[in-house]
Amino acid sequence: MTDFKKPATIQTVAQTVGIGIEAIRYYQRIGLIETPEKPLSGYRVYPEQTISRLLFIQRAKELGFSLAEISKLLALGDGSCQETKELATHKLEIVNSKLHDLQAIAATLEKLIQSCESNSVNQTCPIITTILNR
Amino acid sequence: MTDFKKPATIQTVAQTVGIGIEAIRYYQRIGLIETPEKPLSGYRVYPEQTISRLLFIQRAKELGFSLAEISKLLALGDGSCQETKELATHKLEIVNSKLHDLQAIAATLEKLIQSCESNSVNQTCPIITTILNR
DNA sequence: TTTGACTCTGTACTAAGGTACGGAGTTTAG
DNA sequence: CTAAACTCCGTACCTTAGTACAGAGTCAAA
Repeated sequence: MTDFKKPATIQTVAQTVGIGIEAIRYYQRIGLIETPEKPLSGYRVYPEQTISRLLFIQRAKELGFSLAEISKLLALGDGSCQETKELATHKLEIVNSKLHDLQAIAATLEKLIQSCESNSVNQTCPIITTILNR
Repeated sequence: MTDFKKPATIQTVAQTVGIGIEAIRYYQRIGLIETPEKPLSGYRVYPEQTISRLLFIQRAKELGFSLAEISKLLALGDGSCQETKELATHKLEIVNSKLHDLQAIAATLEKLIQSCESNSVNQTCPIITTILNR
């Protein structure tokens, strides 16, 4: 059976994946995805593979991986489970560390806001003075 | 009593505060701190005030405020406790939201890593396939 | 056939928070 | 006095993840 699906041009791909055209071109520029051959005359046609790869990129981005890290993940591909696990573990450590920092920040902010609420009629804001004298 | 402390040049200030010289110049460029008058001949001398201000900036940065926000905080200075509190409250909301996201990411990463550990001898890494099929 | 929509290519620009550098002047220690 | 160290000033560059745009080519529908 011949395949009559209309060829996937860059905009089709962008819409399918839910990403901007310029983002796709950007990924091509940095070598994160391949650029399909351009026919002698006409537009480039993108294979299914590109769509899967872009979806993978989207999901990994949601997990907080940078494009550089995603590039490594994709290079590892299948096979090197150990290395992939190490990458994920390393990322988890970073995420946990950030979590820790943010919790401390949130606690401090809460205290500052409370100190501000407990004295409604004063001249100098306790938030400012607290930051100054910490 | 005459003050015989050696004049605070930019490097002294940088070292006292624990910041780079170029960072100080950058803050001057963006108007976050003032640039002291340059004597007809010689180097600029920085007043104590600049050091306190830079320390304030450092601390506020640790709390996750951007330089633009710190600029606002400093402009509010004392007096407008209400506005300062609003700024801090807004920041707390953002921090809490980030906390939430990071917690979700950490949980997912933990699951991925566990799935990898529970099958030690397999060809395709479950982390990759899981991200692919999510 | 012509118009409008789409694509391609290269380059420049964005935000934030700096860092780096070149050349000239200044200050200080030996 | 001289050499090293420091300062000043302007400008350019860096990172990340794209976005914007101009100009030229191409495709599809009316």
